[in-house]
Amino acid sequence: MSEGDVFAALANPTRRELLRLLLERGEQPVQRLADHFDMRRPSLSEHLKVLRDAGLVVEQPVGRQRLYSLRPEPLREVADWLGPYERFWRARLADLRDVLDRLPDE
Amino acid sequence: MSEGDVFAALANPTRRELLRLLLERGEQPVQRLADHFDMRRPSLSEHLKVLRDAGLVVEQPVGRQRLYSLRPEPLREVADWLGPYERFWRARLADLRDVLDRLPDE
DNA sequence: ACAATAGGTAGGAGATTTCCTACCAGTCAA
DNA sequence: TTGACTGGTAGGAAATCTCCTACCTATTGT
Repeated sequence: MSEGDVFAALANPTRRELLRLLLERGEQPVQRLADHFDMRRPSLSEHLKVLRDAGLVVEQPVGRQRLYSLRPEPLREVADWLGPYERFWRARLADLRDVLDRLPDE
Repeated sequence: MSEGDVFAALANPTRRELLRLLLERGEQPVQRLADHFDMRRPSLSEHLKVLRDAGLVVEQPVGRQRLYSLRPEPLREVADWLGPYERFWRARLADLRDVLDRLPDE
């Protein structure tokens, strides 16, 4: 299902904004999404295609509209990738806290 | 500090692999990192520059070598961005579980 | 049937990415 | 000091990205 590259899909700010709109407002037709960008509709269509290929959105035709909605599952790949780094930076923060604790009072 | 775009830095598989190597093996000189890629060293240098600009690695000159090490803090931006979507997909999983619970036994 | 609307595809221009081969500067060892 | 080693920069080729205008299909309302 998730054919395209999720990381690459997230690299573009317009695409991240599209995901944010879908998260906040739920299912939206293309025109409604396009209203919030200073960009022609065909460009938006291409961004939506990238998101579709990455499995991050799904479309559902309703009359002459296509309702796009969020499909967050592929983001789990990103979260999983992030996990070990998160553990690493928490360990660093803990170390920092230890150092600060050992400082003489001021 | 984090001048460059973290999301864009993570879009490239070679750069993600570099971060993984630094996470697993700690501080490494460039040549040691380059040994693990089928790529010329100057290209690696450029990838390291992108990671440096994103604040994801720091270099420390030691003799004629430069030791690179991981600086995971900018990844927090990614983790923070991911948060609301993670909540969303957990809610979806919970919904799915509810539906399955209501199914007649088989 | 015809016009208007929604949204995709085609094709292209310009910017950016990603790789390469030189080449350069700094450090170390003989 | 000379030669080898580490790693960066310069410049360029090819691929990819991101935007555009023009155009097409499908659906809806009159």
